[in-house]
Amino acid sequence: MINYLAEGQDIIVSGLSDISLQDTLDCGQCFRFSKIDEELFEGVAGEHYLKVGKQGDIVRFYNTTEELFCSFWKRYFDMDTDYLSIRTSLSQDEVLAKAIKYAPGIRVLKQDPWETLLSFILSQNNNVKRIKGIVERLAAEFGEPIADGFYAFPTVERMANCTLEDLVPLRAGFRAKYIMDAIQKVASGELDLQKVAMLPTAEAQKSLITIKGVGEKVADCVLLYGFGRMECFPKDVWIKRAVKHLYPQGLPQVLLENGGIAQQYIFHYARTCPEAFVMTED
DNA sequence: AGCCAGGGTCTGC
DNA sequence: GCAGACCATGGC
Repeated sequence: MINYLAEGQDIIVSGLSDISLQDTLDCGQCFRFSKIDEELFEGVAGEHYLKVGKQGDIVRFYNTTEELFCSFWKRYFDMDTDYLSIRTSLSQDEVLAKAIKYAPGIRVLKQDPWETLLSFILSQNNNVKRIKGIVERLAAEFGEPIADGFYAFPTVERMANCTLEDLVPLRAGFRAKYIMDAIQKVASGELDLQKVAMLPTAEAQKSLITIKGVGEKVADCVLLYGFGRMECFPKDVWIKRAVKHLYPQGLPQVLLENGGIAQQYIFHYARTCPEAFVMTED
């Protein structure tokens, strides 16, 4: 259970000692936070700017009201989920036990569906650094300024009448036309994200895939990070490599129960600790 | 310089 | 169902 209290302009939270801001905010699930210092980050989620730091056992949300903390950041950082019990369960699997030991402090953020949709459309055949650049230009171009040099993620309404030409400055490449299709489908109501949120996961995935440039992997990322569907297990190149070598027989059942979190541990482990995987063959 | 990046689509079998 | 070409761009 977490506890929080106001201290000056800040909200400080205890009971989150197992979170790592580094491993959570810089692991490719969100693209708008940047590191200021060790366990000190700033960035934007949705329409809110945040500076956040971990100091010993407490996490400090700088210049944040209790109201905003409770209504937004608490959920964003998934503070009501018991990660200890999830880690305990996943650690039954030997490989996961190692991945968890390597980076126990990862959390799966609960982000905005629209922001997640556009962000992961931009992620295809792309790298994290460049995705960040494109998303940042998207926000600066179309989003409302919310702090010095920071912009809210643009709403659907704000982007509804933008053209392919307007997207050129983003330098998104061939993905720009996919962004356009997402805008068109969501703005017109052809795809209603509110309704997607209420669909069973398989049907929600099907409806997301109707957008051009959205395949199974991007849809799973949107479902996991944007719709909180913890059973989704996005399979990108890193995961495919890792799974092939670590689980040649297929993924064990104990992983699939918390597939999204398991996937995040494996992804981070494979990407930042490649020597952890002895990839001897092919 | 050339390879790769949190892929998807289209074509051809 | 699966393999391969292709898609734009920039970081390394």
